[in-house]
Amino acid sequence: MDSSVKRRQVNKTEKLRFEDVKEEQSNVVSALYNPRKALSLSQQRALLPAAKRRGDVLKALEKHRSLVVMGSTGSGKTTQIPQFLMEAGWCDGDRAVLVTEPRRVAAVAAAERVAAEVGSTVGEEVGVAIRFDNRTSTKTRLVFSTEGTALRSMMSNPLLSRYSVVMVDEAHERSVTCDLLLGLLKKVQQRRSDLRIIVCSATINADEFVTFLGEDQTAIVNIEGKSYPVDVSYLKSPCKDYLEESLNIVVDIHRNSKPSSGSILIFLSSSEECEELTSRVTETLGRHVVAVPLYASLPYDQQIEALEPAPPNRRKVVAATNVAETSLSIDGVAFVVDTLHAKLKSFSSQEHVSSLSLVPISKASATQRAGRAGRTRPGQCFRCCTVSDFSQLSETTPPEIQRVSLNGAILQLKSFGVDNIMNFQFPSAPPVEVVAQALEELYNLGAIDDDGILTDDIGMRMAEIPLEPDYARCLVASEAFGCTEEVSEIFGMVQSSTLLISASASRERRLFEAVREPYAVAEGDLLTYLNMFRAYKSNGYSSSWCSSKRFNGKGFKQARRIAHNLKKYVDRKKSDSSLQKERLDTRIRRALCTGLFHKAAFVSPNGSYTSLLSSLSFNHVPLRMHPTSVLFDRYPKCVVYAEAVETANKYMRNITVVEATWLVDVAPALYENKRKRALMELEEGHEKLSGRP
DNA sequence: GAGCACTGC
Repeated sequence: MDSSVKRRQVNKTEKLRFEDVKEEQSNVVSALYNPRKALSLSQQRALLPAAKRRGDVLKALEKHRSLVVMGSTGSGKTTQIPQFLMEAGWCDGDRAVLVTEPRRVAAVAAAERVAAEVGSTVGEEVGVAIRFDNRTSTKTRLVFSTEGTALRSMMSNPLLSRYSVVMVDEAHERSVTCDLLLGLLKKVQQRRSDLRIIVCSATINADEFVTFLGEDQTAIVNIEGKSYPVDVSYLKSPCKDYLEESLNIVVDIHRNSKPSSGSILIFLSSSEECEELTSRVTETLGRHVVAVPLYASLPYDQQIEALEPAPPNRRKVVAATNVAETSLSIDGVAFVVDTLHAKLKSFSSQEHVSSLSLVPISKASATQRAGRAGRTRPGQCFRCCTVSDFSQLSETTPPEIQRVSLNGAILQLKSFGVDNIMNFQFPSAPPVEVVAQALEELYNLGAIDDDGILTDDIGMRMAEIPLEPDYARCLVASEAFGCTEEVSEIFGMVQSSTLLISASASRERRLFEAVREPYAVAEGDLLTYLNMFRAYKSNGYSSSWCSSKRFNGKGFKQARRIAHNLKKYVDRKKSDSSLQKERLDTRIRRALCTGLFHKAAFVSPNGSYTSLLSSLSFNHVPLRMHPTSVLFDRYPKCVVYAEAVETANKYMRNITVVEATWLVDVAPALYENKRKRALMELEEGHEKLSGRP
């Protein structure tokens, strides 16, 4: 055995068991590529671990208002529990059962599977309701939906009156939407004692849901899968470079076991690391292995390649990001190498700056990652840290609601009539200062009044629009300025922006700029997007035109669909004739100013930018134009930006040139008084700047 | 002159 293997201490005290998911599709891709034929559907159903718990689930719901189901994906709970409920009469009369999933593919896959099992097709007894794909009818009794669509459907049906049971699947992932949904469901249950709530969660998080739903009225059912053991080993001494260490481990595994013993999956934190490790593994082990990267922004055909089984007599090595932890599963993995790191989003509410930082993962995540080795056979997991370092990791990842901007979440709660946010029972309370900041910004946007109540003309409408509050405010403002069409198209493009340029071109900076250059305008990135969309439109929305310009047809198609959807929320006839004297591009930029004024910045003599809201604080950090902006190197005096990100510096992205006076027009309370002096100082600064070469 | 985990309405 290689010396570096001996260096590692194999710790057999920690044996994990994970379910066999052969019987169930946990994602669409494997469903498409591994159609199963051998067993009949009813035979397969009977073999699922969930079948053994049928009686327990139904009994629990007779006696309790809520149920927490423990067990990870693959036990059959997603597809079987809804059918148990239907068979037991929970869908009799006009009643129905709602099941929510965090991701679209999961909702569609579950609906298709269940429809097949009941001998029907999606849209009849079993339906799916996700954005841009609603296949439900009056006959539908089981509705599979994303969390986002379920929440939105509560806007028109706040008591969910049709549903006897709501099942929140994969609740341990704890998205903001999931937390809002759970909080609202608990409120609905206070009004509707007949409503049953089922929360499905990984074992480690089950307790917190029981506490949240009320211990005295919540039952617990554990659905264990058929499982294979996973041996977990740790390093004897800490490693300095986890990339280097993971390469060594891969080499050890490869040299000490046959290729047929299974594929190796390495968890890394970024696409860049995945690419690097892939090429280093190939360099080191040559033709004996097929090493491939796997991350979400990888082109579709390369993702499929990563998920396919290994060719005969060669070992497959997949270097993946978090996408392989929950969204995609790879068949035939027997070894997991975990670097125990990930990029996590954090947000500074004061500065509107979000950043992605490299952090150690939680024990819960590490358990989930290890489980990827034991899906179809006994597996091994190698963690790139010592046992004692591992014990220092936090138990679970903080829920998203404690890490992100809450403007959107609070706007939605207000639209559900939750006027006192501080009294709302969140599964996990968000930071008070982030809530306060969100309330202040919603007030400044005109979405809530002095009493914190949603305004009819602005706030109510913003809540209906499927965009972040800032963007939704721009869209509402576009009516008066007579540019609803243009602003809808701009935000369709912004939402799809990462998909717009073909993958090969977007990796090369010069090519990226060349592709966009013919459409670039001096008014900034958002108007450049509009210009691109118009060209697409005047060429008949043609995908071959997209490819001829090295644009990504899929991205433009999505932009078109979102733009089309957004237009339904605005009324182009509402334009204010007194505002129509100005040029169209000016009116568009004024509409954008109306929603984005919190994110305005003024140029400083040294060429950096100062955010107007932080300009009075002593420790403000200057902002820079992101090098991908069409305005890079052009130093316009005053801009608004759609987003700020922090990496090596703080950068503004998706920038629009505006006039400072427009800011005072749209947000007098904010800019006229207390910021006026700062504005003037900045103005003077600019006078000096304009003398520069 | 950058370097971006992942979802979703």
